[in-house]
Amino acid sequence: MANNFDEDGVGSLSVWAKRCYLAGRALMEDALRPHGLGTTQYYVLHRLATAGPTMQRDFARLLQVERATMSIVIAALVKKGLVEQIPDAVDQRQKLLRLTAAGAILWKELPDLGFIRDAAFGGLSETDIQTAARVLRTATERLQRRLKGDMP
Amino acid sequence: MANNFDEDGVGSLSVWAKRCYLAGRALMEDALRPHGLGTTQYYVLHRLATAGPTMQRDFARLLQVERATMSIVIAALVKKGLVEQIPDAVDQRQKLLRLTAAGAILWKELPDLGFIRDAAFGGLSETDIQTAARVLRTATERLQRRLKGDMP
DNA sequence: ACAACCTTGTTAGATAGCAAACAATATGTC
DNA sequence: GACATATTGTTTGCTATCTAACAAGGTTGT
Repeated sequence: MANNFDEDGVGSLSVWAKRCYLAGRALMEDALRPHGLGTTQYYVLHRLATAGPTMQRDFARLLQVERATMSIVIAALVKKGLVEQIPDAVDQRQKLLRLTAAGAILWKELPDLGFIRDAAFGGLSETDIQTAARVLRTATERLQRRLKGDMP
Repeated sequence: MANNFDEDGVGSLSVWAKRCYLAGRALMEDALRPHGLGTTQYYVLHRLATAGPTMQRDFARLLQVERATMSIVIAALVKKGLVEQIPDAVDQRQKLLRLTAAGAILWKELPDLGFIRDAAFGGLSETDIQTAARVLRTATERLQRRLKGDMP
């Protein structure tokens, strides 16, 4: 993805997908670093602050990451005292996540990250953006189909 | 990037850029895992096998990663005995990287990864792909400009 | 010559991602 | 009821990435 021995045609699209993702994430991290948060931690707080308490199980689907990854992100938030993990009354396996008071206070202090999207895509042709999104979505779905044992 | 509370327009493009990158990387990792390599390690071997010995310094530029990241990737390859790090005769700071015999043998055994690109983008409209690449490149360059202290 | 600066590489500590294996808990089926 | 299976979360160990701080080696300016 990130080599430069294939910089044209189809090759460069994968390269730019990677670089675009990493550059956007780096800007997010710069904005969040003063608050001691990472990007995925931010998404978790966002969800809890705007949609209320949520099962940990559901975050894997929502954020499209593995259970193991969620475990680690949540553990970091719990260690910082921003999120509580409450075992469900009827199914002890599941854990409900909820903002703590400290988490709610921190959430209010966080900057608006919309400027990143504006910086990246503001002013570009809407149809070009939609074409790009469609191409990447198609490619992603094909790759994911192949990942999920769709192969001989 | 990976939330699902902003799934349309400009928002979804960043989401799909991330997912496309990660899905492609996951397929690469599946193909390389039997050989005990990671994706960036593969790119380093590719360069050394096809372009010959290369200064470690230059890899940061070629692969667009930080010196610190290269240090870690190279250290892994050296530990596996696939790459040698040779201090330059005239400038002791710089290190030349070279495939070992074992590295050259392993390289020949590695599978061709072109199928991933074909799986992702094969058959899609060439102009759509170029539009997508142009949009992502523009966005990336804007983000990188802002990252490099181009801000008020 | 010497001090100030620049370049290169490494280390430490952090986030984020995965797979594989494990533990605990539900939910089947017989 | 008991054993097999599925779900949920954690742990371990790996890759990849970053920043920040450091060490060591060149370069430059006076």
